[in-house]
Amino acid sequence: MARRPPLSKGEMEVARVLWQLGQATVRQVHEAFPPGREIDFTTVQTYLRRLETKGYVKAKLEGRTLVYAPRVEPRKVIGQAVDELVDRLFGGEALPLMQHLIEEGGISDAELAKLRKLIDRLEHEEPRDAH
Amino acid sequence: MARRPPLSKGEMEVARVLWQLGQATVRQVHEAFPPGREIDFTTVQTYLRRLETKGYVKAKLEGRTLVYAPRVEPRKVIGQAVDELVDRLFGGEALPLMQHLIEEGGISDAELAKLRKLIDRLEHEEPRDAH
DNA sequence: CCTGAACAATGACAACTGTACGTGACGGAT
DNA sequence: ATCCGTCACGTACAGTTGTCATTGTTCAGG
Repeated sequence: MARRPPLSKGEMEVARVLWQLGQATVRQVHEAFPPGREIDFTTVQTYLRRLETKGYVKAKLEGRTLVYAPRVEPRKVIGQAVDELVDRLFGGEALPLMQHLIEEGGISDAELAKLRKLIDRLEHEEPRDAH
Repeated sequence: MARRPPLSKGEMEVARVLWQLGQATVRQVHEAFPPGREIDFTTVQTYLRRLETKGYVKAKLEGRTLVYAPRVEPRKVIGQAVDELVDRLFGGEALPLMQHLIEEGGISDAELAKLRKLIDRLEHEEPRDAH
């Protein structure tokens, strides 16, 4: 895979919206932004353009409008970002981050239950370190 | 508390080392960097200076050397960074991040067990949303 | 006392990031 | 056919970040 420059915060934000939409024009991405988050139309435009030059999305001219579509799996990018955060803030250990999330972050009881299920499932599915 | 400008990646890296050391000179911080991570002495110096002007650390002149010490709780800063990541990558939901960590990140069986204990403990201690 | 090695502090700078302005093209109303 | 509003595009720009070169200062040996 081509070595892509990392995403900045703003770029990540826009990429996330595009992932949700699957494919969209600048306007659609702009409108799909969460209500609280005010951002200029042209700013979104710039981010999308940069995402394209960085190779994260592809743009197709449809009529007279560019339609953007993702080009990389969200999992990949997100995973990368998470890994980096884990490295920088927790010395590469995932568990402390978990602990932080559980203890400090607002995790509801329902979510805790889900979490427990996740763990159960994983323990059954993958008893050994595959890969 | 004073509103502090956010920490950049590099600043965070240096801050982490300083937290571990508790208190240190530039040289000590520089030497305490993980082996793989090559970084210039003066770069560390610059980061520490910026951390000071940003209010995250305090510097005390000891002899003719500045000794830096943390000024804010790691938990605070880390929490902030984590929150931001959760916002930007997971729409503010902590659970998906957990899921990602469990499924993709390298979590060992032992860690899974610890995690389960954490959950148990939390469920018992705090049956209701006590904020 | 003079000199230079060792080390600290500051200044500088290119690249990147976040944000927006000005310019031009299209389509409907006159 | 012309004018006007809407929309998209490229360009621009100031602030931040990552990195280092240069300058200043102290101490040991001659």
